[in-house]
Amino acid sequence: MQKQNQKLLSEMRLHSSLEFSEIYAARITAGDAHLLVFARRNQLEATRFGLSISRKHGGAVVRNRKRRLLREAFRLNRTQLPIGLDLILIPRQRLDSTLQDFSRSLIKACRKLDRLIQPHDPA
RNA sequence: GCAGAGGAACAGGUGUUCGCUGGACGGUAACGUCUGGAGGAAAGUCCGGGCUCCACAGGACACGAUGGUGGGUAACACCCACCGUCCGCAAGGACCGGGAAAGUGCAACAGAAAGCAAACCGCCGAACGGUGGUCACGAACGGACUUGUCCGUGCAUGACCACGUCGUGGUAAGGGUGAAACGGUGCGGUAAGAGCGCACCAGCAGCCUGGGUGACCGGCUGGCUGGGUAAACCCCAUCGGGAGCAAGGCCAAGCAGAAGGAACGGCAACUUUGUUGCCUCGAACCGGUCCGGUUCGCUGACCUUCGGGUAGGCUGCCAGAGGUGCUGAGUAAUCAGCAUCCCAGAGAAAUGAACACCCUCGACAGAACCCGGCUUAUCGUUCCUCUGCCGAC
RNA sequence: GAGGUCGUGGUGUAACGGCAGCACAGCGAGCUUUUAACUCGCGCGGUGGGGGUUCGAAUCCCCCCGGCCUCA
Repeated sequence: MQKQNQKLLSEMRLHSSLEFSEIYAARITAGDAHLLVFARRNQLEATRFGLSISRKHGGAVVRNRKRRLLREAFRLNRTQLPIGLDLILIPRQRLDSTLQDFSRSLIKACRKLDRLIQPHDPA
């Protein structure tokens, strides 16, 4: 059962640019020194995420490294996150962020976002 | 041993756990098992090709690229070998390395002069003048007397000498300059000089039916010749049709159309009211222009503009100018034959994370249609070949 | 993927292959009770980096670096 929960399925990722645009349009954010998170409530039983890492972070190797760390942070901490959110994760421009940094920031930001969105949700 | 030159390879490793992704197999399915999963530069996009579409990919001009020769290659601006010039004691290295007697242009400042060769300053008394001097001779005048001699004066002629202060002439050796000054150095020669002569060097032309496939090299002879810049325009030779995987193909789904656009005729044949061919006109295409070509032409289509719909799936999409090994050809780049292997293929986009141990403590850096190069970035480690110097035998 | 354009003092911008200017800003002096304005003077020191062609390069050629823009 524990094994099951650490899988990272394709359904947990955002795939269309339309979804990205809608989440950006909602303009609900939270973040700290390591991470910035955009969020929107979805009508699903799962929490999904997308990544956006601009070229200002560096070359392809640097950007790949950040992307993989963020994927790992989401995968390992998925069970601790609120359910039913669409997230866009944007790392800050710094070189010293570790997996622990991203994990802590992700959990903190998501709980804050969950509280922010809750009152507007009729369900 | 020290210093150096050229080249090649590698790019942390191992284990456990949790994950991602292509394929195969099993399973109705969820999923499970096995197996594959970034680089030498994957990068920059600087060249060259393949592939796909534009009907074919034609000619001329324009434009662009290349630029020693020969070879390699699918092709190249790449590679190999050689030639030439320069650098290095050498191993070796560097070179956009065609043409400047086809033409046009450019060279600030300085300098006598910057491209035609002369002018200018200088140098030259050998030549013709000129000036001056000496001597000889002639005639003239004056004087003396021994009465036909001597002395003096100036004139004419001739010879010789001097003068570059003058003219004609000779000369380009020298002239502070400059990046560059009409071959260079030396000896002879001369009035002064000069390829004027000679030796060597450099360049050019001719010859040796010299050597080499060729770039080029060698020898002999001749005369002394014509600057640099073409990464200035240009000329010559060779090459180049355009666009790019968001190319392109198939399927599914879906919507709504509107406005504008040009010119049709003639002739001939026929199986006779229509087809075909030719001419002319027009449109579109062959994405620079012209020629030339292809297709179409009175109601369907085409083109332009505006508007509307879709943003899904499959394919292209990885077996290839492929890797490895051996043999053979070739100086080599490379090619041929045989054997063997299958080695990323995504689509918001896969290689990661944690822990442990070891070592030399890990650089630059991430495939997006594919391949050959070039260029740039790069912590280091190892190996091979060669050169010079020193030492020992 | 295919192209274009630019890089010059702190800032903005000029410069046929031949001395790198101009304006603003800065500093100093003058004027003024002081400031601003004005006048005079001054300097900082600069062609994105490397290499080449040329006697000589901001300019021409090649390779990099960076910025901006266009098309699909």
